[in-house]
Amino acid sequence: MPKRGYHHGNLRQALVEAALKLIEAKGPTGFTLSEAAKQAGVTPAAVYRHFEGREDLIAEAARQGFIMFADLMQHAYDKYQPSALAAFEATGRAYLAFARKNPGHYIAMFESGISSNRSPELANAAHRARAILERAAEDLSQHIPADRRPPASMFSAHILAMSHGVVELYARNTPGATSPFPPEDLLETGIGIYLRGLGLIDQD
Amino acid sequence: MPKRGYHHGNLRQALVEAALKLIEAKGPTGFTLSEAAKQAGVTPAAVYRHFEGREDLIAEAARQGFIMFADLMQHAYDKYQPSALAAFEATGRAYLAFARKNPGHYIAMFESGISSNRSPELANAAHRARAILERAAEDLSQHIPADRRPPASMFSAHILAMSHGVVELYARNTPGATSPFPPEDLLETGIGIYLRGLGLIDQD
DNA sequence: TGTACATCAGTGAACGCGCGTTCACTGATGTAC
DNA sequence: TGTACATCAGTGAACGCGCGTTCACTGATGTAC
Repeated sequence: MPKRGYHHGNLRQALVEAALKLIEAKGPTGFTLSEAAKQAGVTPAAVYRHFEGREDLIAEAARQGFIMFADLMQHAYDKYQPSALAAFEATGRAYLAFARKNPGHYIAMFESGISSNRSPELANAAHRARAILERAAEDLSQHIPADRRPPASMFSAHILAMSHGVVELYARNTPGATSPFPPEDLLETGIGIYLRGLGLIDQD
Repeated sequence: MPKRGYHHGNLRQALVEAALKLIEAKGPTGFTLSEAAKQAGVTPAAVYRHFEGREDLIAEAARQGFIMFADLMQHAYDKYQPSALAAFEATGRAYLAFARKNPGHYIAMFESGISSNRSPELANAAHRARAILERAAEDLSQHIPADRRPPASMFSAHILAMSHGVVELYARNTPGATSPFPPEDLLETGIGIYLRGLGLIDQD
């Protein structure tokens, strides 16, 4: 950790990491640019050498999050090929795993209120992540009996909604809101029942 | 609207309503006590005649939300009795309808970060709302073939997660995030597929 | 190897702002007689 | 019906605070010769 000297060396990334910790600890609105600077051992003004301002810093945290997220899901998807079902389920698990392992990123991405159209880089990263889930849904969709096959995008929207709901309601350490079941189990069983409803799984 | 004179008449409720509008417009963190006071035509200090402070005002908004929410779901539940299935589906629709009609309340309830254990009144209201959903799930659960019957609380958690996910991801007018389908349809079909997976619906 | 100099990442002081909260006060309301 | 008075909802000034942002600056780094 070579933080000595007048020049920081890698202030930009240090600020992103400080921001992530603060966002995780205090929520997207509790985060302040000044405190992130302080935690990086630097004057608030120094931030402006690397970012346009507060929002820009959050957007960069979100961008990095989308990239990690997409990589993770891509990896899960690839690993379970050529089984469309196994690959699909793996991306679902990857979703939750990401949210739990990187709450700061997750919040910056989905709860900070910054638009993913804010910059082309952010939009690209977000789009890539979404595309992987949709691809997995599309693959799996081919296995659904044609008479009950919903559009793949609807299908993936359902899964996304349930995943996000589980994260928000049951995988946050919100005091007072105790989870009745481990979030992983909840999501796994929920997706399982849903897939059975589509005729993709026969029995229990 | 008798807002004339030195005494306001019903400042307490006027403040709650101003807060709801601000929360809806600016998010839970963008809301400020001072601005709510201003919109109610009153000095910030006047707020302290009716609330302990900023948080207390948000908590009251959430409390009123939970009561409305519970009433709405109760009504939906009762209306479709004695069909457990119809009653259950109606409560799901009521969930989304509430979120769309009362975004300020919804945000205060689920996104403001205030604990529902903050006060007994708030906890009661929140509990009542939750209980209705669980009751509907329990009823319906009796109709599930025993060999594939999950605990009713898991069942209701799944539905809650999907509902919340749909609200957060597709029923907010977040710029840039266009919904592929109307949220109502998305939730209706999602719950339908899920229920089919449980053996509660036979065909399409 | 040593010196001069351009670059530029960070400083630190300052700004104006709106926030939540407190306080002594004032004046409208409503009740007792 | 009229007057005296208690109540208490609202005022307005003040507070200390941390915020995001700007600016002229400084001093470390690294390159040219």
